[in-house]
Amino acid sequence: MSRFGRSGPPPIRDTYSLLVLNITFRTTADDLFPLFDKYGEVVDIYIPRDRRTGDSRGFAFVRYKYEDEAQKAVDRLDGRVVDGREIMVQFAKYGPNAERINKGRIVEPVPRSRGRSRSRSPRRRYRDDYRDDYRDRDYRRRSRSRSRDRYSRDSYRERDYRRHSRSRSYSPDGYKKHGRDSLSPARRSPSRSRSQSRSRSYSPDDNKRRGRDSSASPASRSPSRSPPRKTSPSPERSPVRRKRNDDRSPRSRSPST
DNA sequence: GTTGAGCGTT
Repeated sequence: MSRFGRSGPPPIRDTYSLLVLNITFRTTADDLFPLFDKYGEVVDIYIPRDRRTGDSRGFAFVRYKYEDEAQKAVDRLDGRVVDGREIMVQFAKYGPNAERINKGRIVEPVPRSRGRSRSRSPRRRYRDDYRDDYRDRDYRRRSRSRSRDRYSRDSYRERDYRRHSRSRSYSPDGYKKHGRDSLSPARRSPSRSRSQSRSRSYSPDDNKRRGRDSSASPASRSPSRSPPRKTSPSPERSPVRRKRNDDRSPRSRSPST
């Protein structure tokens, strides 16, 4: 959404987009508007936000009406301390539709034949990512924060184990049959996998171990072919049922009712 | 609850 609250983004064909990086996650377009507006005519300001929490991603786009003003803003506001952090202002390289931009102005349409120019960005656009199945996978774009493990790692350990599970599921020798099952990793009781994972370790030997066991005792290890339901040590511990039961009627557990 | 290289629409 634009800071001006229009129906949509204003035409950028006559505007010059500036990329503002290193801004605080609390900085909003309203905070940047007076700063950039002082150096030129700001057409629009847009700050990408997280689709989950809606928090700022740490950067913003400022559109100027004229290049000279945009350039001046870059020279003036680049390195400026905003909200306690030094922001970085520079001309946008890509447009909202992945257009190639020069000095904030579109110079070429979407490059389809050659993506080498954009190869400088190993990351893929999260837009194309979440619309596929961003729900199944965790938000990688925020997962980059490696400094987050300093305050709590156990809480996010589950995400790690999921990654391992996925990695294992995607193993070329992991599933020789149709990969359709891979689409439903939840049916194999992720909770159970976690219990095992916690009991043992995240050692990469897991896949090798499975392969070895599979050769030794395919019947006792086949998770899909022969689910050890009968051999289940505690069938009543089913986390799904228990969880659902607890979720549906947490109060029903009360003896008196 | 947090975080910090980069590129965009709720």
